Amino acid sequence: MLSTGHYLILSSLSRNGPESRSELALRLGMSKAAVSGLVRDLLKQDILCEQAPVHGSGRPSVPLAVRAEAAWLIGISLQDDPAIVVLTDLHGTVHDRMELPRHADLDTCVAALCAAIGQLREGLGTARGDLSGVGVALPGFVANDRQTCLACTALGWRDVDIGGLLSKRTGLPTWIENDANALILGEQLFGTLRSSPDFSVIFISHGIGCATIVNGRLLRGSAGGAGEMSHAPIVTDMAHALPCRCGNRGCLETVASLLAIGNAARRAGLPAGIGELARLAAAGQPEALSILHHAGASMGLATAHLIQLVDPSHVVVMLDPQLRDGIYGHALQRETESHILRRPASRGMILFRDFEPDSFASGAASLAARYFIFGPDGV
Amino acid sequence: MLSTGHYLILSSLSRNGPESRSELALRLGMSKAAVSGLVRDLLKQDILCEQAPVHGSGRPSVPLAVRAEAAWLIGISLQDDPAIVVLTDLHGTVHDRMELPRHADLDTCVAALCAAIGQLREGLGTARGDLSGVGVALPGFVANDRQTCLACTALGWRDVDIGGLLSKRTGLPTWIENDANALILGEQLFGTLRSSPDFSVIFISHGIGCATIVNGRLLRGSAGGAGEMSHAPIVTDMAHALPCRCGNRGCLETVASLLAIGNAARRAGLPAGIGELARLAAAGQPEALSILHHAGASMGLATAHLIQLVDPSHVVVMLDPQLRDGIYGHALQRETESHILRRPASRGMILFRDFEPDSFASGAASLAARYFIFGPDGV
DNA sequence: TCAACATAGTTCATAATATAAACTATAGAG
DNA sequence: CTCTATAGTTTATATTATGAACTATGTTGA
Repeated sequence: MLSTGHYLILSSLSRNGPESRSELALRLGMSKAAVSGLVRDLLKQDILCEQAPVHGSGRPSVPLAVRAEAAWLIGISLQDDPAIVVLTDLHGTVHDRMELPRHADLDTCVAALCAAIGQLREGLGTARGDLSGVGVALPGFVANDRQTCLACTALGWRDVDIGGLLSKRTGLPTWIENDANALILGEQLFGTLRSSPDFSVIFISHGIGCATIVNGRLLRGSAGGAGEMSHAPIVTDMAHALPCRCGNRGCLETVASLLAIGNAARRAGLPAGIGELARLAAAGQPEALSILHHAGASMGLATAHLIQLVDPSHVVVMLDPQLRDGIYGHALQRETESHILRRPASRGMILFRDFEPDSFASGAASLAARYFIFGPDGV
Repeated sequence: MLSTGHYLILSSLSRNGPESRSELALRLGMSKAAVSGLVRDLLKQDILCEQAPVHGSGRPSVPLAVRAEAAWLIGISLQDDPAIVVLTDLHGTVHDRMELPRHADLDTCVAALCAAIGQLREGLGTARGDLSGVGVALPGFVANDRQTCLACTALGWRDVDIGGLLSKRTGLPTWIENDANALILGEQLFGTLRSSPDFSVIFISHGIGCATIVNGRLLRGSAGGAGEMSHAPIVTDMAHALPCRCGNRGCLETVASLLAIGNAARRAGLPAGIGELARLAAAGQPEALSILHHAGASMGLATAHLIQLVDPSHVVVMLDPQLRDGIYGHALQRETESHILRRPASRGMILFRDFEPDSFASGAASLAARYFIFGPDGV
């Protein structure tokens, strides 16, 4: 059984990378004796490993690292169809994966997922130990217990206890999370921004998702509704504001999402495919340029609001490369930068990143990894 | 000397109001024995007091409360001229106050403040104990150490170590904070929203200030720039966007601040005073109505962005009653509610509150009170 | 080559802090 | 007036961190 002290060591090594016992003691404000004892336990349990000594003056220090193979996690993304199930290690590396149809019927869905988990579990074999937990990312609202999906329009779910069902059938602890939240929590645990306590992630696909880490913790809001950028009021000129499925008009997602861009293209008599539209814009087609510019600039305006209110160190924007490299990405960046207070580090604040196909699934796996690294009371 | 356990008790009682030892043990997840011992220490040191027993079935429980007179704090507001210095107790009640001219010259300013503190200290007498600390609220950026003012345009300060100067001359621990931050931290410690972990405060005077509590902690952002709502890009129609002192155009404060309203009135040939303008609007004067409606609606739009991104449980809006009760307040509320996703609790989410003259000063005093209640490692 | 030095990490006696379980205190209910 | 329910205390004990002395293992420079 691990204590709070053990989890402190694991958290620090995960966040700040390999460090020696002495460095850990300094960073955590603990005595060398305490760190030494805790590390001994973790080494004995094969959770940590020692790396090659670092030579300086005096006795060389031995960096300690969390062993990637100390735990195996399942991550499930229901963000899109097909659903994706991945097997990752504690560093977030995907070792195996499966795709399966995303069933809206709950029982069918759970059965299919459990079958996939069973298959990945067999592939893992017994020599490397058993699975430690399951995480699920889905596009919708999740209750505070991280077990129940309160609402998911894409799947037609309301108050669905998918966490309870999965954990009962697999015997594994299971966590459910909103897709954008899973994405940023994965980024925080596995990604390059993991030492930053304040950053945001935005993804632009059919819809728009956004999540933010503040003071090192996920910003959920009082009712779990934080980060609802896609319904930010961007088009204020009511003559041009389109109605949104939320009931309001002029929401960001009515102009900047892929769905909205496709709709605008169709209205203009252009092909609705993003690829073709991007090519037309690159070739100078005025209508295509106008649609994509308006979409990107709107996205940039919303991003500027985010930056002004929350002041993240970075905003990771996940976006189709065709849009990123064209006028959409250009307008997004330009509009953002022209509407925020000049800060020393404002250049390079926006980090474009490709849509890796397993981003959501490995983010979901990170939910289970967190439990292993931060402990039951952990973040 | 108080330990972490003692501060846990104090924090809980401060946040959740008086509770018995048993209730504390339950809430904090500690044993009754531990709470009993910690409470004994705090009673012996006259930091806590026992209230009248509450009878149920079984032995009556004895609610414990933080003694207001356990510490005396100084709060200084440099938010406006004149500067305000208050003497408060641990509950935030103002027991004495002074006003003095706000000197821009640092040495003069520090000397005047120290003289005022000395006078309030004498008035306190020796029987009630000495002062515990000083807090300062000012309109500007403050370094992370809460000692140095990095920039304050109103006073013309840059990299001014006012915290160090004050603490050296008074011998008291001193904390500096941005005015909006001091306001919300005071609200969190002393106010009615103190049990809410997610809320925002906006104040509208010459400028516009905004601060947010998230996960129970102040949202500072990566560079201390969080809550800069006043430079949110609200007027996107560049034909009508006014230039802002920040260098951009169309910032919120170019339309919604009292200064901006006065300017707009002057351009329209109307009196620039808020009171007269509000009266004209109430009487139906079209230009006055238009100016105030536009200002309030812009404020509401920015508030909607805040709510969509951060999802606070409440937004406290501090505003001149003349504006609050007129079309400005109406437009603000209407525009906010029409641009946020319908949430069960969205009605009553905006709480208007009067501009108490000592709000900023007692918020500043709360900075020092926090140290007493949360301890050196506290929030 | 070897003593001097510097830093990393361990050992062990001790201090601080929490816990569990039994105990006392103080009421209302029947 | 006893029974019962709940609040709070006592005490022996377990857990966890600490400080200081100690060992380990290298570099440095004469």
